[in-house]
Amino acid sequence: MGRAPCCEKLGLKKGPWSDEEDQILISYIQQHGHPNWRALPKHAGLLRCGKSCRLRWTNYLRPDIKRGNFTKEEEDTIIHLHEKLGNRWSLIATKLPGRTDNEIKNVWHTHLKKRLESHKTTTHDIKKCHMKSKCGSKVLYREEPAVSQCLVKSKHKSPNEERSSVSNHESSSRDSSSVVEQATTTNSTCVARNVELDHGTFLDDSFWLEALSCEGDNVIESDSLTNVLGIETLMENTSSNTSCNACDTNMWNDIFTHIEEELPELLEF
DNA sequence: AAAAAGCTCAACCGCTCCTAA
DNA sequence: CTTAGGAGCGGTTGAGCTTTT
Repeated sequence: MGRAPCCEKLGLKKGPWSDEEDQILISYIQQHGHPNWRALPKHAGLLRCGKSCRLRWTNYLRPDIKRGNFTKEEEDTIIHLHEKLGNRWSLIATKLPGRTDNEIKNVWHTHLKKRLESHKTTTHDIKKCHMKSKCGSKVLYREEPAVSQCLVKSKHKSPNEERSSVSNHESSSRDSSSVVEQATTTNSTCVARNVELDHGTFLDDSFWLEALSCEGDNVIESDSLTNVLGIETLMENTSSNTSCNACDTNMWNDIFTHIEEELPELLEF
């Protein structure tokens, strides 16, 4: 079904907004509100499309917008919510008064994502170090490219499938895709990190990802997912001021105890 | 001091959802 | 039920700014 373009391109201005345009938009909305964005620019005398006006207002001109750097608390909130909700920026924005989805998205891509990635590298190194030091010459750590079928399926869902699954069970599908995003590299391979537990259970990242991303009978509640992701946080807290030498057994006991307590169903897998 | 590289963020684009006719 | 159009969302872009070499 073909659609008319959202606005007539001809004669409409694009690019950065001038102060004058801002003032026109602000005063118009203060007087009339914005019942119809499409008609607004015409009524207000702006050579912009309605979409552009809406974006300018919601992302920049709204009086309740909080400007300036994000606080640590806000960043933590974003990270936490992103773990739970995935890239649903507008939903995340509702939990951060005064912040816009666009702003949050930018912060995520410019700061938080990189921070998490570097943190992940750090924890990865720590795990590696721990496995070697704890088990002596026995090599428990193995690194190889691996793509789980389940991940591929999740990643390559059609937009329709993804949308509908989001609306049907708010957090399962999109959550899993966010996990995939965090756990895979940019060329769609993922690094499998295998960990042998004291009682012989063998876990690796592809296991976690399969368990967490597959839909259907074994859908895991988002809270459980957060618990799993909380492991990373625990590791971050534990490792933040430490070097490899400090990878002590207690930390790992805490982590695996946490897993066993919170997610027994996974260990039975 | 100048050029190159990296970073930030406002804005655009294309898509889907929702709803009224 | 179908269609059209408005609203909103998330991904992406690129100009401008900052930092590094």
